[in-house]
Amino acid sequence: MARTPQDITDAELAVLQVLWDKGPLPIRRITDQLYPEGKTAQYATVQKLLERLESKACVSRERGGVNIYAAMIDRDDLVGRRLQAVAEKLCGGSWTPLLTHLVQVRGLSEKDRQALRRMIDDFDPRKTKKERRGKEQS
Amino acid sequence: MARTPQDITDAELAVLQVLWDKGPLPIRRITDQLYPEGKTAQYATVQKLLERLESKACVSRERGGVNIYAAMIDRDDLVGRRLQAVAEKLCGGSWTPLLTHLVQVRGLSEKDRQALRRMIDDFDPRKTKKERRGKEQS
DNA sequence: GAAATAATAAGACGGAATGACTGAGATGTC
DNA sequence: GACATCTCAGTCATTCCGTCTTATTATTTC
Repeated sequence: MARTPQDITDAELAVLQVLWDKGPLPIRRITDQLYPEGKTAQYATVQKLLERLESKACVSRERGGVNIYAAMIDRDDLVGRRLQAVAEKLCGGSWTPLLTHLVQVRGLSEKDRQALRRMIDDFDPRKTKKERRGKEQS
Repeated sequence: MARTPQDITDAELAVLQVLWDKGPLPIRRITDQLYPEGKTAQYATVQKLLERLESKACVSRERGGVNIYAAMIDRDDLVGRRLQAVAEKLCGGSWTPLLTHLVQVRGLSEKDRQALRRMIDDFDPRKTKKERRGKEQS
C-alpha cells in the first residue's frame, strides 16, 4: 500500500502563508518572517522549501540579482485540493457528503445562512446570466 | 517546525473501510479482504494496523478466543476531522471558506440545491423545534 | 493427547518523507 | 580587492509507516 506524500507540507505551507500575506519577496525577507533571528542555516532551510515548492509549481521565481519568489496558488486553490482529497478518499469522489457535514454538524451562522442562500441562487445554472444580473440590481 | 503526523494513514484507512463495509470482524477476515492471497506476513501487517488504530481509539477489540475488531468512528467522523484540519490550517479555523468553495467552485447538482435549501431551513436556530415540525408536516 | 494448524504478541526493518544544515562558489557593493 | 550576501548543490537526522520475522500461546483434528 504505497503511501501518498503530503501535497504541501507544514513547513512549505508556512512559506506560502508569508507570500500570501506579503506578496512576492526574496528569500531573505521570507526568512525574516519565519525565523526572526535566522542566520545562514535557516536561510538555507527556506531556500530548500522554496525549491520544493517551485518543483510543485506552487511558487514562481523571478531570477535576477536577487531572486524574487511569488505564490502561484492561492489559499482557495489549496483548500480545493485538500477538499478533493477528502472527497476522493472518503466519499468515493462525491462532494455532497462534505457539504452535508458542514451544514449539519458544524452549523451555520446567520451570515452564513444568508450568504449561502444567495450563492445557491446565483450559481443555479438554470438561471441565465441576464436573470442573475437583474437579481443583483433589485 | 514540528511536522504533524497523519491522523489516520492510507493503510489504516483501508482497514477501517473493511470494517465499515462488513461490520465487526476478526483479523483473518479483514486480511482476506485486503490481501486475498495473504499469508502470515500480511496477517501481521493487518494486526499492526489494528493495533495502531486501537491506540487511536478508532477501533475496539472484543477479546476472546478470537479477537473481534469493530470500528469506533464512522466515515462522517473522519470527514469531520479532515475538514477541521483544513479549516484550521488554511482558514484560521473558520468553516465558511470551505462551504463557499464547495458551492462556488465545485458547483451543485439540482438535488444538492434542493437538499441544501431544506437543510438551511431545518438547522436554522431561530426556528423552534415546534416550527420545524410544523414545516415538515406541510 | 500429540501433531498440525491458526491466532496473539512483541519487536525489528527499510525506504521514503521532511525539516534542517554545511560548504563551495558566484555576485554584488563600497 | 575585501567584505557581505546570495545561490547552488549536496548531506543529515529523525520520524513515519507499511511491512515482515520470530516466538509463544491457543485451537483444532485425528
